[in-house]
Amino acid sequence: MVDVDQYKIMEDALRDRGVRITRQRQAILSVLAAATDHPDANELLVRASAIDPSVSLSTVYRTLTVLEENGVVQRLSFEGVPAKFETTDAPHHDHIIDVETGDVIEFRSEKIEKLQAEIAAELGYEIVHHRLDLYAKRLEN
Amino acid sequence: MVDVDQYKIMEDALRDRGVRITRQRQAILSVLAAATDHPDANELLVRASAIDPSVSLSTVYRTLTVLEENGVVQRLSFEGVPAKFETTDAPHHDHIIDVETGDVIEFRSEKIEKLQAEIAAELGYEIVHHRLDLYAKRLEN
DNA sequence: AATGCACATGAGAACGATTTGCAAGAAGAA
DNA sequence: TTCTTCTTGCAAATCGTTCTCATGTGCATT
Repeated sequence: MVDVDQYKIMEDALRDRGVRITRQRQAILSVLAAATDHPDANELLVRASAIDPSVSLSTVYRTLTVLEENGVVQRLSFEGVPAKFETTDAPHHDHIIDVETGDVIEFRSEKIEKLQAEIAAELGYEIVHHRLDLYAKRLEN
Repeated sequence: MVDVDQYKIMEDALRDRGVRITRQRQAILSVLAAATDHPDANELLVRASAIDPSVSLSTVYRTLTVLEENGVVQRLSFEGVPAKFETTDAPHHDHIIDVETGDVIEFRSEKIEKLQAEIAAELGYEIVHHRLDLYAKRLEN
Protein backbone atom coordinates (compact mmCIF):
# COMPACT_ATOMS: atom_id res chain seq x y z
CA MET A 1 0.00 0.00 0.00
CA VAL A 2 1.41 3.38 -0.96
CA ASP A 3 -1.65 5.33 0.13
CA VAL A 4 0.22 7.49 2.59
CA ASP A 5 2.82 8.56 0.06
CA GLN A 6 0.25 9.12 -2.61
CA TYR A 7 -1.83 11.21 -0.23
CA LYS A 8 1.17 13.28 0.79
CA ILE A 9 2.16 13.95 -2.78
CA MET A 10 -1.30 15.22 -3.62
CA GLU A 11 -1.64 17.35 -0.51
CA ASP A 12 1.77 18.90 -1.02
CA ALA A 13 1.06 19.63 -4.65
CA LEU A 14 -2.16 21.37 -3.66
CA ARG A 15 -0.52 23.36 -0.86
CA ASP A 16 2.16 24.53 -3.29
CA ARG A 17 -0.57 25.82 -5.53
CA GLY A 18 -2.22 27.69 -2.68
CA VAL A 19 -5.16 25.36 -2.24
CA ARG A 20 -6.49 25.22 1.32
CA ILE A 21 -6.48 21.81 2.92
CA THR A 22 -9.67 21.46 4.89
CA ARG A 23 -10.88 18.51 6.96
CA GLN A 24 -13.28 17.57 4.17
CA ARG A 25 -10.64 17.78 1.50
CA GLN A 26 -8.35 15.59 3.58
CA ALA A 27 -11.05 12.95 3.82
CA ILE A 28 -11.76 13.05 0.09
CA LEU A 29 -8.08 13.06 -0.81
CA SER A 30 -7.33 10.06 1.34
CA VAL A 31 -10.24 8.17 -0.16
CA LEU A 32 -8.96 8.95 -3.64
CA ALA A 33 -5.42 7.96 -2.68
CA ALA A 34 -6.66 4.62 -1.39
CA ALA A 35 -9.02 3.87 -4.28
CA THR A 36 -7.98 1.22 -6.74
CA ASP A 37 -11.22 1.51 -8.70
CA HIS A 38 -12.99 4.43 -10.38
CA PRO A 39 -15.54 5.77 -7.90
CA ASP A 40 -18.19 8.34 -8.78
CA ALA A 41 -19.14 11.33 -6.65
CA ASN A 42 -21.70 9.40 -4.64
CA GLU A 43 -19.35 6.58 -3.86
CA LEU A 44 -16.71 9.09 -2.81
CA LEU A 45 -19.24 10.67 -0.48
CA VAL A 46 -19.94 7.31 1.14
CA ARG A 47 -16.28 6.53 1.63
CA ALA A 48 -15.31 10.01 2.75
CA SER A 49 -18.23 10.12 5.20
CA ALA A 50 -16.75 7.12 6.98
CA ILE A 51 -13.70 9.24 7.72
CA ASP A 52 -15.42 12.57 8.27
CA PRO A 53 -19.22 12.45 8.52
CA SER A 54 -19.48 16.17 7.94
CA VAL A 55 -18.61 15.82 4.24
CA SER A 56 -21.51 16.72 1.98
CA LEU A 57 -22.18 15.86 -1.63
CA SER A 58 -21.80 19.50 -2.67
CA THR A 59 -18.34 19.51 -1.18
CA VAL A 60 -17.41 16.29 -2.89
CA TYR A 61 -18.30 17.85 -6.23
CA ARG A 62 -16.66 21.15 -5.42
CA THR A 63 -13.52 19.43 -4.22
CA LEU A 64 -13.35 17.21 -7.27
CA THR A 65 -13.53 20.28 -9.47
CA VAL A 66 -10.70 21.89 -7.55
CA LEU A 67 -8.62 18.74 -7.66
CA GLU A 68 -9.19 18.41 -11.37
CA GLU A 69 -8.25 22.04 -11.97
CA ASN A 70 -5.07 21.45 -10.07
CA GLY A 71 -4.21 18.33 -11.91
CA VAL A 72 -4.38 15.79 -9.12
CA VAL A 73 -7.47 13.95 -10.30
CA GLN A 74 -9.00 13.21 -13.64
CA ARG A 75 -12.68 13.13 -14.49
CA LEU A 76 -13.85 10.22 -16.60
CA SER A 77 -17.16 10.94 -18.33
CA PHE A 78 -18.46 7.71 -19.78
CA GLU A 79 -21.72 7.56 -21.68
CA GLY A 80 -24.92 7.47 -19.69
CA VAL A 81 -23.35 7.03 -16.26
CA PRO A 82 -22.24 9.47 -13.56
CA ALA A 83 -18.67 10.73 -13.98
CA LYS A 84 -15.97 8.60 -12.40
CA PHE A 85 -12.72 9.90 -10.92
CA GLU A 86 -9.16 8.72 -10.56
CA THR A 87 -5.94 10.18 -9.28
CA THR A 88 -3.48 11.34 -11.89
CA ASP A 89 -0.50 9.59 -10.33
CA ALA A 90 -0.71 6.89 -12.96
CA PRO A 91 0.54 7.87 -16.40
CA HIS A 92 -2.04 8.58 -19.07
CA HIS A 93 -4.05 5.61 -20.22
CA ASP A 94 -7.25 4.81 -22.06
CA HIS A 95 -10.12 2.56 -21.03
CA ILE A 96 -11.90 -0.57 -22.04
CA ILE A 97 -15.41 -0.71 -20.64
CA ASP A 98 -16.87 -4.19 -20.30
CA VAL A 99 -20.36 -3.69 -21.67
CA GLU A 100 -21.65 -6.66 -19.75
CA THR A 101 -20.26 -5.98 -16.29
CA GLY A 102 -19.42 -2.28 -16.40
CA ASP A 103 -15.85 -3.08 -15.39
CA VAL A 104 -13.24 -0.58 -16.50
CA ILE A 105 -9.82 -1.79 -17.60
CA GLU A 106 -6.95 0.58 -18.19
CA PHE A 107 -4.47 0.30 -21.02
CA ARG A 108 -1.95 2.39 -22.84
CA SER A 109 -0.57 2.16 -26.35
CA GLU A 110 2.24 4.35 -27.54
CA LYS A 111 1.34 3.52 -31.10
CA ILE A 112 -2.15 4.84 -30.70
CA GLU A 113 -0.94 7.94 -28.89
CA LYS A 114 1.45 8.67 -31.72
CA LEU A 115 -1.11 7.96 -34.44
CA GLN A 116 -3.56 10.34 -32.86
CA ALA A 117 -1.04 13.14 -32.82
CA GLU A 118 -0.18 12.47 -36.44
CA ILE A 119 -3.78 12.50 -37.58
CA ALA A 120 -4.52 15.70 -35.72
CA ALA A 121 -1.42 17.36 -37.16
CA GLU A 122 -2.43 16.37 -40.68
CA LEU A 123 -5.74 18.11 -40.18
CA GLY A 124 -4.06 21.19 -38.75
CA TYR A 125 -4.76 20.50 -35.11
CA GLU A 126 -2.80 20.01 -31.93
CA ILE A 127 -4.31 17.67 -29.37
CA VAL A 128 -5.21 19.19 -26.02
CA HIS A 129 -6.53 15.95 -24.61
CA HIS A 130 -8.42 12.96 -25.88
CA ARG A 131 -10.63 10.14 -24.83
CA LEU A 132 -10.48 6.67 -26.25
CA ASP A 133 -13.03 4.30 -24.82
CA LEU A 134 -13.41 0.80 -26.13
CA TYR A 135 -16.78 -0.67 -25.27
CA ALA A 136 -16.16 -4.37 -25.46
CA LYS A 137 -17.19 -7.79 -24.27
CA ARG A 138 -15.08 -10.68 -23.06
CA LEU A 139 -13.93 -13.14 -25.67
CA GLU A 140 -15.44 -16.60 -25.19
CA ASN A 141 -12.02 -18.35 -25.48
CA MET B 1 -28.19 17.28 -52.53
CA VAL B 2 -29.04 13.66 -51.90
CA ASP B 3 -31.50 14.42 -49.13
CA VAL B 4 -34.40 12.71 -50.83
CA ASP B 5 -32.52 9.50 -51.39
CA GLN B 6 -31.07 9.54 -47.93
CA TYR B 7 -34.51 10.13 -46.48
CA LYS B 8 -36.02 7.29 -48.48
CA ILE B 9 -33.33 4.87 -47.44
CA MET B 10 -33.96 5.62 -43.79
CA GLU B 11 -37.71 5.46 -44.01
CA ASP B 12 -37.62 2.18 -45.91
CA ALA B 13 -35.20 0.69 -43.43
CA LEU B 14 -37.50 1.66 -40.59
CA ARG B 15 -40.64 0.34 -42.33
CA ASP B 16 -38.86 -2.95 -42.94
CA ARG B 17 -38.21 -3.20 -39.26
CA GLY B 18 -41.84 -2.51 -38.43
CA VAL B 19 -41.38 1.04 -37.20
CA ARG B 20 -44.42 3.23 -37.74
CA ILE B 21 -43.78 6.31 -39.85
CA THR B 22 -45.72 9.14 -38.26
CA ARG B 23 -45.93 12.75 -39.40
CA GLN B 24 -43.57 13.74 -36.64
CA ARG B 25 -41.07 11.06 -37.49
CA GLN B 26 -41.16 12.13 -41.13
CA ALA B 27 -40.31 15.67 -40.14
CA ILE B 28 -37.46 14.59 -37.89
CA LEU B 29 -36.12 12.13 -40.45
CA SER B 30 -36.07 14.69 -43.21
CA VAL B 31 -34.26 17.15 -40.98
CA LEU B 32 -31.67 14.52 -40.16
CA ALA B 33 -31.30 13.59 -43.81
CA ALA B 34 -30.70 17.22 -44.74
CA ALA B 35 -28.32 18.00 -41.89
CA THR B 36 -24.65 18.36 -42.72
CA ASP B 37 -23.75 19.25 -39.15
CA HIS B 38 -24.29 17.52 -35.81
CA PRO B 39 -27.49 18.97 -34.29
CA ASP B 40 -28.64 18.30 -30.75
CA ALA B 41 -32.22 17.49 -29.72
CA ASN B 42 -33.21 21.11 -29.34
CA GLU B 43 -31.85 22.11 -32.70
CA LEU B 44 -33.69 19.18 -34.27
CA LEU B 45 -36.89 20.39 -32.63
CA VAL B 46 -36.44 23.84 -34.12
CA ARG B 47 -35.79 22.49 -37.60
CA ALA B 48 -38.51 19.85 -37.47
CA SER B 49 -41.03 22.36 -36.16
CA ALA B 50 -40.56 24.37 -39.34
CA ILE B 51 -41.85 21.35 -41.23
CA ASP B 52 -44.45 20.13 -38.76
CA PRO B 53 -45.20 22.50 -35.87
CA SER B 54 -46.86 19.72 -33.91
CA VAL B 55 -43.52 18.09 -33.11
CA SER B 56 -42.66 18.26 -29.42
CA LEU B 57 -39.34 17.88 -27.66
CA SER B 58 -40.43 14.62 -26.03
CA THR B 59 -41.12 13.21 -29.45
CA VAL B 60 -37.76 14.35 -30.74
CA TYR B 61 -36.08 12.47 -27.94
CA ARG B 62 -38.30 9.42 -28.26
CA THR B 63 -37.79 9.35 -32.00
CA LEU B 64 -34.05 9.69 -31.70
CA THR B 65 -34.02 6.72 -29.35
CA VAL B 66 -36.02 4.67 -31.82
CA LEU B 67 -33.81 5.73 -34.71
CA GLU B 68 -30.71 4.86 -32.76
CA GLU B 69 -32.09 1.46 -31.78
CA ASN B 70 -32.80 0.81 -35.42
CA GLY B 71 -29.40 1.89 -36.54
CA VAL B 72 -30.29 4.89 -38.66
CA VAL B 73 -28.79 7.53 -36.40
CA GLN B 74 -25.91 7.65 -34.01
CA ARG B 75 -25.79 9.51 -30.72
CA LEU B 76 -22.61 11.47 -30.05
CA SER B 77 -22.15 12.21 -26.35
CA PHE B 78 -19.34 14.71 -25.99
CA GLU B 79 -18.27 15.97 -22.61
CA GLY B 80 -20.36 18.66 -20.99
CA VAL B 81 -22.68 19.38 -23.90
CA PRO B 82 -26.06 17.97 -24.96
CA ALA B 83 -25.84 14.87 -27.14
CA LYS B 84 -25.47 15.47 -30.86
CA PHE B 85 -26.88 13.24 -33.58
CA GLU B 86 -25.89 12.18 -37.07
CA THR B 87 -27.26 9.74 -39.61
CA THR B 88 -25.37 6.48 -39.96
CA ASP B 89 -25.18 6.65 -43.76
CA ALA B 90 -21.57 7.72 -43.56
CA PRO B 91 -19.06 4.99 -42.74
CA HIS B 92 -17.71 4.90 -39.21
CA HIS B 93 -15.46 7.76 -38.24
CA ASP B 94 -14.07 9.45 -35.16
CA HIS B 95 -14.14 13.09 -34.16
CA ILE B 96 -11.87 16.00 -33.51
CA ILE B 97 -13.54 18.60 -31.33
CA ASP B 98 -12.11 22.08 -31.67
CA VAL B 99 -11.88 23.14 -28.04
CA GLU B 100 -11.97 26.80 -29.00
CA THR B 101 -14.92 26.85 -31.39
CA GLY B 102 -16.78 23.64 -30.56
CA ASP B 103 -16.53 22.60 -34.21
CA VAL B 104 -16.60 18.90 -34.88
CA ILE B 105 -14.42 17.43 -37.62
CA GLU B 106 -14.79 13.85 -38.77
CA PHE B 107 -11.91 11.58 -39.63
CA ARG B 108 -11.15 7.93 -40.04
CA SER B 109 -7.94 5.97 -39.70
CA GLU B 110 -7.72 2.31 -40.59
CA LYS B 111 -4.52 2.07 -38.64
CA ILE B 112 -6.20 3.21 -35.46
CA GLU B 113 -9.18 0.96 -36.04
CA LYS B 114 -6.90 -2.00 -36.43
CA LEU B 115 -4.75 -1.11 -33.43
CA GLN B 116 -7.79 -0.85 -31.22
CA ALA B 117 -8.97 -4.31 -32.18
CA GLU B 118 -5.51 -5.70 -31.53
CA ILE B 119 -5.22 -4.15 -28.12
CA ALA B 120 -8.65 -5.35 -27.09
CA ALA B 121 -7.89 -8.85 -28.31
CA GLU B 122 -4.65 -8.93 -26.33
CA LEU B 123 -6.61 -8.14 -23.21
CA GLY B 124 -9.22 -10.78 -23.98
CA TYR B 125 -11.90 -8.49 -25.30
CA GLU B 126 -13.85 -8.00 -28.48
CA ILE B 127 -14.86 -4.44 -29.32
CA VAL B 128 -18.57 -3.76 -29.51
CA HIS B 129 -18.12 -0.11 -30.33
CA HIS B 130 -15.74 2.64 -29.41
CA ARG B 131 -15.41 6.36 -29.19
CA LEU B 132 -12.28 8.27 -30.02
CA ASP B 133 -12.56 11.98 -29.48
CA LEU B 134 -9.59 14.25 -29.94
CA TYR B 135 -10.08 17.55 -28.16
CA ALA B 136 -7.71 19.83 -30.01
CA LYS B 137 -6.91 23.34 -31.03
CA ARG B 138 -5.88 24.75 -34.38
CA LEU B 139 -2.18 24.91 -35.09
CA GLU B 140 -0.88 28.47 -35.38
CA ASN B 141 1.07 27.91 -38.62
C1' DA C 1 -1.99 31.99 20.89
C1' DA C 2 -5.29 35.46 19.00
C1' DT C 3 -7.02 38.03 14.84
C1' DG C 4 -8.90 38.92 10.29
C1' DC C 5 -10.43 37.91 5.96
C1' DA C 6 -10.72 35.33 1.97
C1' DC C 7 -12.17 31.14 0.94
C1' DA C 8 -14.82 26.65 2.06
C1' DT C 9 -18.87 24.40 3.81
C1' DG C 10 -23.80 22.18 4.50
C1' DA C 11 -28.38 22.24 3.25
C1' DG C 12 -31.34 22.61 0.03
C1' DA C 13 -33.03 24.91 -4.01
C1' DA C 14 -32.05 25.41 -8.93
C1' DC C 15 -30.52 23.60 -13.23
C1' DG C 16 -30.40 21.37 -17.75
C1' DA C 17 -30.75 17.33 -20.36
C1' DT C 18 -33.49 13.61 -20.76
C1' DT C 19 -37.33 10.41 -19.49
C1' DT C 20 -41.83 9.20 -18.13
C1' DG C 21 -47.10 8.87 -16.89
C1' DC C 22 -51.29 9.52 -18.78
C1' DA C 23 -55.17 10.47 -21.61
C1' DA C 24 -56.07 11.40 -26.34
C1' DG C 25 -54.73 10.54 -31.23
C1' DA C 26 -53.25 8.10 -35.29
C1' DA C 27 -50.77 4.14 -38.15
C1' DG C 28 -51.70 0.33 -40.61
C1' DA C 29 -53.24 -4.76 -40.84
C1' DA C 30 -57.54 -6.93 -41.58
C1' DT D 1 -63.97 1.32 -41.81
C1' DT D 2 -62.61 -0.98 -37.70
C1' DC D 3 -59.66 -2.43 -34.16
C1' DT D 4 -55.55 -2.92 -31.89
C1' DT D 5 -51.33 -1.24 -30.74
C1' DC D 6 -48.20 2.13 -30.89
C1' DT D 7 -47.34 7.26 -30.67
C1' DT D 8 -48.04 11.82 -29.20
C1' DG D 9 -48.24 16.30 -26.38
C1' DC D 10 -48.11 18.00 -22.10
C1' DA D 11 -46.51 18.34 -17.74
C1' DA D 12 -44.35 16.36 -14.07
C1' DA D 13 -40.54 13.49 -12.64
C1' DT D 14 -35.53 12.10 -12.76
C1' DC D 15 -30.88 12.48 -12.07
C1' DG D 16 -26.33 14.16 -12.06
C1' DT D 17 -24.43 18.32 -11.07
C1' DT D 18 -24.10 23.28 -9.81
C1' DC D 19 -25.40 27.20 -7.27
C1' DT D 20 -27.11 30.34 -3.32
C1' DC D 21 -26.49 31.92 0.99
C1' DA D 22 -25.77 32.09 5.73
C1' DT D 23 -22.32 30.13 8.67
C1' DG D 24 -17.57 28.11 9.51
C1' DT D 25 -12.73 27.77 9.16
C1' DG D 26 -7.73 27.70 7.05
C1' DC D 27 -3.83 30.09 7.63
C1' DA D 28 -0.92 34.40 6.95
C1' DT D 29 -0.22 37.82 10.03
C1' DT D 30 0.31 39.70 14.37
